[in-house]
Amino acid sequence: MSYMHVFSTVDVVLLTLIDGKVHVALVKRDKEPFAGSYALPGGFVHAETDPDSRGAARRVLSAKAGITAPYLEQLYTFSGPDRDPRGWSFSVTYYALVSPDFIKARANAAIELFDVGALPELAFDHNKIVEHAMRRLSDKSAYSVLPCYLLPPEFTATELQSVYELLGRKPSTKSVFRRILEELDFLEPIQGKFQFGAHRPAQMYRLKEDMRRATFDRLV
Amino acid sequence: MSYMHVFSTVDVVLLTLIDGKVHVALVKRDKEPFAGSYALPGGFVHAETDPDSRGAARRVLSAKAGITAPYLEQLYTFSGPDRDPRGWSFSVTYYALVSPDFIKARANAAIELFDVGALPELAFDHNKIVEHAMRRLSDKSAYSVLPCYLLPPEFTATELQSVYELLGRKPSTKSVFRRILEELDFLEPIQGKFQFGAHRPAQMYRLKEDMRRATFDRLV
DNA sequence: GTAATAGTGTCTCTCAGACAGTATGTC
DNA sequence: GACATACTGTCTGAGAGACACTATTAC
Repeated sequence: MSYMHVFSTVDVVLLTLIDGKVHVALVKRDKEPFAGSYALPGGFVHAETDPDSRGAARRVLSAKAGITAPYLEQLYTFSGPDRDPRGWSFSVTYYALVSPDFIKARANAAIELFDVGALPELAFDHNKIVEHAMRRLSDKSAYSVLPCYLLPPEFTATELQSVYELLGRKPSTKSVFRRILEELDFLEPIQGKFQFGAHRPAQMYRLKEDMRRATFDRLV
Repeated sequence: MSYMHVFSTVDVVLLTLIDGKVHVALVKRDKEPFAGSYALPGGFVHAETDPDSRGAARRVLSAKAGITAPYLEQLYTFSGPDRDPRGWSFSVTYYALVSPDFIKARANAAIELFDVGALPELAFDHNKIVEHAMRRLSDKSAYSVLPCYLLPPEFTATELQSVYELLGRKPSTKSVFRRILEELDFLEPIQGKFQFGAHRPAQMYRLKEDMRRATFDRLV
């Protein structure tokens, strides 16, 4: 049966925001193929234990990055005879968004963070997968709350606005952006919590619990 | 190796428009599992010949429905131990959009068309897959030229408008819809070709060649 | 005090949608 | 002629964006 020659893996594009730039978590491979190269955290599906490919992605994230319960969404399935030298393969890919705090606190030594704007040559077709994830993230940011997940759980309106603009939405003025936030009503102010600095204190917000996967007709 | 227990298939949701309703192409299964039930056209990946899962989807469409070169896009990958009684499986799914003319002219006896609004219980998790495809089609119709593919290659502005409205976009007046068409400029009038009836003749249009996959910020 | 950013109020101009009117075929 | 639908022009109200103003901290 031809399908015996086909094998299936799961790979995860784990993204976060560091110094105003999107970073991706990579693992240095210690085995062939591509030993010594960086690759996305991934692995074979475990038929005995994984409930589905999403479960496999969660397992991989937990094992290689110590991260549980991030925003996690299926990205695309890559396939073909040439993407892995071991033979005809599938990679079901996911992308995950996490707060930088979270990744710094929990990540073990297995992963390293790279600026997506300056990636080295990765193993397999993983550069293509990261590009695909960035495109999806940008597209979806225009009409969803996704950018919130790249920030710490509590953030100011201005911080959120810069993430939206970083992800390709055209800049708007403060008051326009705040009016949108008000109307779409997916944030809640954290009573009495402010960010201080050499200026008027900034109200901190968090994503409302029931808005964790909200999308809108249009946001920015 | 655990991945030997996992097998991979490709399934295609082939959609078209008949009598103003979206229809899906199904195949009656003659083998177990689910012998006698209707299922999406699909099959195992052929590692020897398929260049990737898209190629496998094209092969399946050509073999089971006699259809080549439709609009074809990857939908989602379904997976798990229970969706197929033979074991832990992946299904990489695609959706295809074709003109009803095309399907009537080319389709062989292997497929039958069903109104997606009144489907029987399908084999495997195929009902869920069709629902997923319909959701994607509706979502993407709001900002793309997708509805054009459900119509014959040449159509009137009013016909196109009804497809957009069928797919969930709020109805707008004729002049608003035409203004949008004018601005987005993805149709070209077919010189001298009109649809006649008990009324003023209607200009027929076709999708511009370079707009075959166009998306916009917002359409309807 | 100054500097710096947070946050708010208002004005205007564009454009989406409503509506009404004209065009051109069949019968 | 009637009728049906194609197609076009104009008006108006809502809302996006520009801009100016006030607020509150650090130093």
